[in-house]
Amino acid sequence: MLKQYIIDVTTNAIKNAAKEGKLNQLKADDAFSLNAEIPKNEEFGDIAVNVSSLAKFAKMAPPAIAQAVAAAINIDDCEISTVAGFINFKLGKSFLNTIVQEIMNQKNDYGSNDYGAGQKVILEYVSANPTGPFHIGHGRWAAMGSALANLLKFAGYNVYQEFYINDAGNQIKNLGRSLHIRVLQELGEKIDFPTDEIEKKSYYPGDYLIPVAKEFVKENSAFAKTLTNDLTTQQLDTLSSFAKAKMLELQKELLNKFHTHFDNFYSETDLHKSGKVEQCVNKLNELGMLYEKEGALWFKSSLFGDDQDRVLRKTDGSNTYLTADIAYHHDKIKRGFDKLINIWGADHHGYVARMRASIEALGDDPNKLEVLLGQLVNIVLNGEATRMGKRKNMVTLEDLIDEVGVDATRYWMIIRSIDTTLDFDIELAKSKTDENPVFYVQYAHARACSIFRNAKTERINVETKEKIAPLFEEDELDKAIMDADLNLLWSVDDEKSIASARKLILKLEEFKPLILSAAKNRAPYMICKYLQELSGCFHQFYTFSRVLTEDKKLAAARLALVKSVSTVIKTSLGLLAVEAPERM
RNA sequence: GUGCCCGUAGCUCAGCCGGAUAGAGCGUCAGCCUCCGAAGCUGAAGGUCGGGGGUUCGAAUCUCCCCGGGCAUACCA
Repeated sequence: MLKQYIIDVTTNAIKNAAKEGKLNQLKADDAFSLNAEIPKNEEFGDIAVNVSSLAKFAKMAPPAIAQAVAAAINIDDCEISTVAGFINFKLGKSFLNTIVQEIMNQKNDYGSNDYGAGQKVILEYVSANPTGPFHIGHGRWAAMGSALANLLKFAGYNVYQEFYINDAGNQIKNLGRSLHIRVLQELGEKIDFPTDEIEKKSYYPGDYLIPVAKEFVKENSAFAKTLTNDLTTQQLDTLSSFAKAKMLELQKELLNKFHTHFDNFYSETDLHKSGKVEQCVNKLNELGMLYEKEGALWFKSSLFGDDQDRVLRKTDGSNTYLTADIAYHHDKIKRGFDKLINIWGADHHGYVARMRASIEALGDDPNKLEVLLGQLVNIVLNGEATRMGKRKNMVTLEDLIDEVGVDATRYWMIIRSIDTTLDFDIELAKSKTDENPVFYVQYAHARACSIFRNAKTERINVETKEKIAPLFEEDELDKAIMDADLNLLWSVDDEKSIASARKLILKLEEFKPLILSAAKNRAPYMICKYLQELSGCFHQFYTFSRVLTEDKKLAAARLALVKSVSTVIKTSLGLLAVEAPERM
C-alpha cells in the first residue's frame, strides 16, 4: 500500500538522519510511530506524514524536524515539500501508472488481503423466530451480515454463516394456537382472536397465517375436521410444526431473494434433542458454577462480570432461553471456530455480559465472542419517522423489497454505521435520480461499461450521417488496453483532465487500505462511502477527459483507467451483494 | 437509578488510534448538452462540532460533569 510505503521510506530517513546526528536527541531505535494521511487540501500533495510527534524525542521544533527528515528521504519520481511539521509527497506518474497496472493485472482480486490469516469465523445473524415474516429490522441484519461475511472473506477470514432458528419455547405454541384459529375460520366457524389485553399476547393475529391455514386444510382435511375449540397437546404440536415449517420455508425464500445465503440453519429444537443443553448444564454444575435458590437453578454469571446471576432452570422445571443459548455458543466453540461474531439488535445488549460469562465459566476465552450491536430501523414516509411495531402496522421486509427493489434496499440497509439508528426513507430509496446514492454508483458502472460498448461498435457522424468504423476491433481491444502506454494520460495539454485522472487513480489506490480498515472495524458501511467517492471521481474524470478519441493510443490508456474503475466498482458492489449493472 | 448507543451545515450522515482552512450527499441559488449515457459536471451560500470544565504545543476526536434523544434493565423468547 502506498501509505505504508511512504511511512517506510520516511522511517528509514528518520533513522539515517538520527544516526548522522541531524535530529538532535532522537536515536534511531527510539519508539516513534508515524501516520500517513491523505491531505484534505490538494495543495499539500497526495500523501502527508506528520512528524510533529517526534518533537518529544528530538527536542526540536516540528518544522526543523520535517526539514531534516525530508532532506534524508531517498525516493524516486516524487516531489517532497515541508510545511510546518508535515512532509508532503506528490507522487510522480510512475506511481500512478503502477496502480492502474496493478488493477489490470489483479482484476477481481485487487483490494483483497490476508488480514484474517485464515481464522475460522462463525458469523451468526438474523436468527429470527420462525413465527412470521421478517420485518424491516431483520432486513438490516440480513444485509449487514451478508455484506460483512463477504468483506471478511475478502480480507482473508474463513467465514461460516449461520442462522439460529429459535424454534423452541412458547412462541411456537402461540403460533400453533394462532394457526388453529385461522384453520377454524377457514372451515367457516365464527371465531376470532381474543381481545383481552393479556390473552392477546399469546397470538399472532397477522394475515400471513390465512394462506397457511388454507394450505393446511387442503393437505390435512381429515385432521382439520376433527378440530374443535379446545386443542389436545398432540393437535397443537401438529399445528405448530406445520406453521413453523411453513414460516421457515418462507423466510429462506426471502433470504435467497435478498442475496443472503447461509451455510447452515441451526435448529434450537435439535439442540435440545441432541442432549447438548443437558450436557452443558452438567458441565457447568461440575465446575461449581451453579446453585439452587427458591426452587430455581442459577448460574453464577456475576463471577465473570455480569451484574447479577441468571436463572437457567425455572421453578417449573423448564429451561430459560439463556440455557439453550449458552449450549449453542459452547457448541460453536467446540466446532472449532476461532471467532464467534454475532449481530444482535441493540435491545439485546444486556445479553452480552451473560454470554461472555458463560464462555469464560466453561473455560474458554470470552474474547472469542464478538457481538455487534445494531441500532434499530425507522421508516421514513413523507418525511416522518415511524417506529416499526412487530405486530401492529407491520411493514414486512418483503413489502419493502417489492416496493424499492433488492439493490436499493440492501444498499440503504448497509449505508449507515451499525451504531446509529437508521432512517430508511422509502421515497428516497425508490427515487431513480442523483439524490439516491445507489443509483449514482450503479450509474457510474453502467457508464463505464457503455464506453466499452461504444469503443467497439460503429457510430454515426452527426453531420455527414456517415457510418464511422469502430475505434477498436473486438479482438484487439483487450490487448490494446493491457499494452496501453499509461504515460499518455499525463502528456495531454489539459490541466483538468490530468488533475481529475490523478485524483481518480489515487482514489482507486485507497481501495486497499479501505478494505483493511472496513474489515478490522467490521464496518461494511465504509464501502458505501468509498463507492460514492470513487463514482464522483470517475464522473469528474469523464467530464474532463474524452475517452474515445481518434488518437487510439490515448484512447487505450484512458480505457485502461475506465476498466480499472469498473473493476473496483464491481468488486465493491459485489461485497455488498448489490448488482453492478452494465446498462440501466 | 444503572448500563449501552447517538447529539457535527436547513435535512440525512462521514470524520472521532488528537494535528494543516471541520467534509459528503440531499435541499437552496448561479452556470454547463450539435460529440463516449445531463441518471452527469462546475461554482456559491450555509457550522460557537449539544453545553461547561480538564489534559495537551494542539481537542469534533481523549477525560470528567451536565443537558437532550433512543434502547435495555425478566424464572419472555
